[in-house]
Amino acid sequence: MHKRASPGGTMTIGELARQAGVGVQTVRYYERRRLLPEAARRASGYRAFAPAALERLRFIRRAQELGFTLSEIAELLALRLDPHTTAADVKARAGEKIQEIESRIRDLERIRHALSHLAGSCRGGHAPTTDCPLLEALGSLDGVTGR
Amino acid sequence: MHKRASPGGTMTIGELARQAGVGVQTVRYYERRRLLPEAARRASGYRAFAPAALERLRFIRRAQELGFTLSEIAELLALRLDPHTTAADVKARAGEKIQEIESRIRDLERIRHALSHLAGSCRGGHAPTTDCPLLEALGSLDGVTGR
DNA sequence: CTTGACCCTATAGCGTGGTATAGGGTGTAT
DNA sequence: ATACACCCTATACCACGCTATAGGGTCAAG
Repeated sequence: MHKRASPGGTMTIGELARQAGVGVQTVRYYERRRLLPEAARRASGYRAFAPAALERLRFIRRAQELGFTLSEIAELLALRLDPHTTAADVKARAGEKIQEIESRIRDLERIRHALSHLAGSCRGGHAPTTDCPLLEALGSLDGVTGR
Repeated sequence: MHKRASPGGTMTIGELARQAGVGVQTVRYYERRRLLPEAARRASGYRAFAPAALERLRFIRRAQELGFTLSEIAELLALRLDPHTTAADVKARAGEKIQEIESRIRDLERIRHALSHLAGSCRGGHAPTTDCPLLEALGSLDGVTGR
């Protein structure tokens, strides 16, 4: 069974999804979320995607890996569409996101320290749990403030 | 308007929630999730919480701050209830969670490096975005592999 | 005895990023 | 001509940890 090649350099949703490594439902979802422009249609109603859609999809996935939410990605895309957007604008967005990521890292490190301290207090033996401060400490521990 | 004091050292759900710093809905939610035992009831149907419930609630919140999900907290509580549980069991759980947290930290650091590299490439001037590699790079960047 | 704060259950909704299902049409190889 | 992969829409559902709403009952003070 041959794979159908769509005409005019366009792709079906399935071809696009496969090349981008996402599901077809996901592509339709992104279209609904306005992360992808509304695709042109063939006579049958099938979507016909231009190669630009694949680039757009890869942009989206890459940005997700960089820690942006879909809403933030929509903003980035809007930024790019606006001819008044400057490199400084984009840099500022990235800077905000970096701050956010660093804050999350600090939270996690605080948690890790607290946990390893508690785990370190456990002898790790076969004594009943009352000999392990971890569980008991959870109820009264201070010095670990929530975010 | 005086605050009603519940008899017998018990608390209403509102008193409990206030002391634990959570909402009353949250307390009922935890009860449904079996993180709290089913509370005793007064003749009126009101829940009557023993002081132990407050300790339990604080345990839950502390464990959440330590990065445990509610399901994991339920497991921790079950561990504690089981008389066969040893300090080693608890320590092992904490160790797994530490691994998980360290992996999340590494992910975030990878993302941060990629982002600051891209942001650093932006001159930050008022040139159009085509002069900033960040947006364009997102579409084709290699070397940042997803988790 | 009324007011108002509090309690009850049951159910629905939020935000995030999708995935699944139902019910139907299209495209093409054999 | 029939099978089968693929496409369409619309809607519902998943995990997570709550939060809100509707519609009602309770309790204590003034």
